[in-house]
Amino acid sequence: MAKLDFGPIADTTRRAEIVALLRRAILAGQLEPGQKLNELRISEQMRVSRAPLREAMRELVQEGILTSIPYAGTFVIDVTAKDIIDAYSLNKVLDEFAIELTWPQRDQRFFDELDRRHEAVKQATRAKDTTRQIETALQLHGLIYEWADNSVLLETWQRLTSRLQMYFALHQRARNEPVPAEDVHETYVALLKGADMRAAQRHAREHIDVDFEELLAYARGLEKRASKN
Amino acid sequence: MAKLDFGPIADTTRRAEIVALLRRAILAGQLEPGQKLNELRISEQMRVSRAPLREAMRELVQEGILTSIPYAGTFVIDVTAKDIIDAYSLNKVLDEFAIELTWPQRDQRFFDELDRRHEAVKQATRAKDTTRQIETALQLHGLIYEWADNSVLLETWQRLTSRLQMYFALHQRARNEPVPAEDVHETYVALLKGADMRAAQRHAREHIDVDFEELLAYARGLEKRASKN
DNA sequence: TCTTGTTAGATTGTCGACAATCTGCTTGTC
DNA sequence: GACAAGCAGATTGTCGACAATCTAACAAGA
Repeated sequence: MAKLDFGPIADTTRRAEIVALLRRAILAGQLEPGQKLNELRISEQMRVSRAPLREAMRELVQEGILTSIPYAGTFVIDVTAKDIIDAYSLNKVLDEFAIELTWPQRDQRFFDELDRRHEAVKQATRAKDTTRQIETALQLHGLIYEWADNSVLLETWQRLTSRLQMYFALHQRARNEPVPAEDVHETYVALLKGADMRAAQRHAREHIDVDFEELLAYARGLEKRASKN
Repeated sequence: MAKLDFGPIADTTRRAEIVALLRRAILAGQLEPGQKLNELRISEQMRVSRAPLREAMRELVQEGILTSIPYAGTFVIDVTAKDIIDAYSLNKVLDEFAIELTWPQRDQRFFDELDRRHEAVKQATRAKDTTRQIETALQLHGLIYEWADNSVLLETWQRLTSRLQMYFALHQRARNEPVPAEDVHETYVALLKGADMRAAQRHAREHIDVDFEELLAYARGLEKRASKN
């Protein structure tokens, strides 16, 4: 018999689909930060009752991309410059840790998967699909977390990633211009394949800082605009 | 006019109270790991309908202390030795980071609060209130996270703490003996008041390791027992 | 004009009932 | 006896309606 490892079967509850739908919309930046989610309107649009919708929203609140005020409503989180700084500085620390854990576990499968994800980023870049580009870049980045074999770390990173993805999407959408054309991950991938762990950790720190500055400038812009009200 | 800063008003939804009630029960170890939560039974006990109960459960699932399988049920998470190892190794990294961020921000208010929480631990120890002892010890430990002024880090730690609290509670309940009588936090508090940041970070690492070994032994016991089935 | 009370409309929170799904048992067949 | 089919019973998922609360507009009074 051929050895197949079947993945888990698809979630067939409405709730799970609503979660996925809402998350995608938020992370793609289709909903403005601070925007209120009207339960009745959304449930009618999705042709679902409010019960599973509300449960889905509860999940996303705990996931950190929605926020809820009793009897007032549920809102997309606001993005402040401080949030971005906080997320990034934590991300640096986690990156170093993830690389440390992953390092001794690298094998051929790791390198293959690294190339595969790198290729996906390049393809999205060529296709000028910005949303997909952000998504694939984060997936490339996430490999070290999946390989680190620490479930709590992975979970933490996934929560962090949700926000980073949202920040990037908003940023991209705001400046409304094609993405950085060429491949900024070449060095990162090469270092992960190499022999110098410290160098890889250092690069992860610095590479992050590049995008970070842009993103931060965007967030400051947002805050300035908000403070005018 | 006297300057008062009013805190946020109490959550008055049933959902919020249910969340608090369930969380307390789980973290205190009153519900066994792996135990199923029957919605109908619990909702009748609490005199609420299933809707707010289910929403509350969704929150706790995302919080990481419950797990849900569609059409099968919602269960208290299982505790494996690996989970504890993972949580603790991440905790070490976060501790170092939190101390680093907090260090330049220490002031008199910080030291006062440190003493206050330390005192709370000692009081719970004297009263032999194990649940409260765990709770206060984690609150003492959490001060550096609250002071670090990084909302994402704080949130991450709170999630981690939920599990650690549960692990400790189970551990204490299992060995069923009075707690470590004397004050193991004296050095930690002293170092946080001192001038040597590295020393404080080092101690955080080592101090953790003490309790960790005990906890791990307990978890291994759990797994051995589970594998017999 | 400013404050305070009132009211109508909209929205969120909660409820009880029904539909979909799972589990374990029974039954029938070989 | 082994095994598959089918049938309750229990439990989770979803629905539509009602109750509680908030918001904003308006009126009354100082």
